Amino acid sequence: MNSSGSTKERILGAAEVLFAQRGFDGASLRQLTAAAGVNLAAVNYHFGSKEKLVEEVFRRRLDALNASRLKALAKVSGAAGTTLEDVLEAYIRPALELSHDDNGSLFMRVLARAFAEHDDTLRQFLSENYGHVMRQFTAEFARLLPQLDKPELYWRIDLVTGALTHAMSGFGMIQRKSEVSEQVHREQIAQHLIRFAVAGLSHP
Amino acid sequence: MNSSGSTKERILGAAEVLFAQRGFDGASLRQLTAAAGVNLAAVNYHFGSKEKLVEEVFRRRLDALNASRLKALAKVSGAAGTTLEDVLEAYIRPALELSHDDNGSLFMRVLARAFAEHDDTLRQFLSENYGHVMRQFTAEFARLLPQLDKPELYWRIDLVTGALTHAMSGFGMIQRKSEVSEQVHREQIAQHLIRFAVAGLSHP
DNA sequence: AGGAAGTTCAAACGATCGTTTGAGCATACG
DNA sequence: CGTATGCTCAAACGATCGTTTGAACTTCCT
Repeated sequence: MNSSGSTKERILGAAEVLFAQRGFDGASLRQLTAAAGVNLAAVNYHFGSKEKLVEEVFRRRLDALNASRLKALAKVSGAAGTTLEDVLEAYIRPALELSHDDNGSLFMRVLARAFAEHDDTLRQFLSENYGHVMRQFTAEFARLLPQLDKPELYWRIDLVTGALTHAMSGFGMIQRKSEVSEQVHREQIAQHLIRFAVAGLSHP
Repeated sequence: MNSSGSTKERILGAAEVLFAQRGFDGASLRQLTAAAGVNLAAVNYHFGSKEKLVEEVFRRRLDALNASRLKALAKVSGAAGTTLEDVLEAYIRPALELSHDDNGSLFMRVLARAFAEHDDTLRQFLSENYGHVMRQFTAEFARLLPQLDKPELYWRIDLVTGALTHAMSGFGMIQRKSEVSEQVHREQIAQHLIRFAVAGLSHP
């Protein structure tokens, strides 16, 4: 299980896998360091504590994910011809691409777990560091759905993001039929999610 | 925190609260028995183990919830004039009523947690004991949405149930405006969820 | 009243947890 | 060459976990 990468990277990789499988409490530092092929004390040496390691696991993936989402959103935001589909693509596609990397699909499970756990510390960390992304998407949704008042819009966004988070956390388990390529498969999933989200956001 | 009810009931009540707040691993039997006002050994005496206690927490609420759902479904199932709204009401309303009982809203959080945790033991327990409910609802959805092939239908049901579970797990936190009654408030939420679910299931 | 069955209690069990320690190893710089 | 500096290691720390034990206490039946 060891093999490649620096000690920090091997710890982060193993942490992602074990956090997804057994949760933050359920995965012990002894299982984690054994899987990573590093010494037990390495976690506290490199990260300071288990909690800091959890935050670093989030930071590593979410920095890339949110940068990708915001970049895609910037391309369509505010323009005249922009559709709901465009904005939802900017939200969904980066997560889908992440899900098809090495352990990226496992990270979506970790994210869904953090969503379901109403742990205040973790929620505050996520809100402080990445809340601005959701705020930008919400602003764009508001522009494209002017017929909805704010409470109604927030309701729908909450329901849609809940459904998408849940769906993406299961991507590791979906097995595509062997006759369709990886790319086609991903495209089909994206279309499912986008059409569903459009319906949920824009129904009369 | 003790006061009323038998020892078993006090343990189940405290377990529901603490499992929702800190998760199954995070809530210790010592916190739990202290909150219930019973002796530490009482859990193992009455339930056999912590894991059996977890199952009993689910069983107590899900037995009632699913019975209520199936009863409501039976009233509209198979009939000629039945609409998607009718079936979704049968699914959503019992959970909503549960959410407005004493600790019922906390149980929906526990359920959402179990959903997000991909723990095999717990998933198998839920599937074996309550899978038939989901199967009956799926059959009725299939009857009302004949234009959808099976994979498409399963996709949409999965997305809708994910959104509903997520939404219902947050009911404890929604504060209704003081000028609307409890009943009106519940009705508004039900309408939100049903309209959203109809859109997600039946979009072209 | 007296014994049987059911329940509660304080105390302890071994296991495992996150964290800390201090010695040992490596690499690089003067 | 010597000595810093950064990192790894085995070992131990105290705390907390789920579970077990055996005695004490209740409740109820004959």
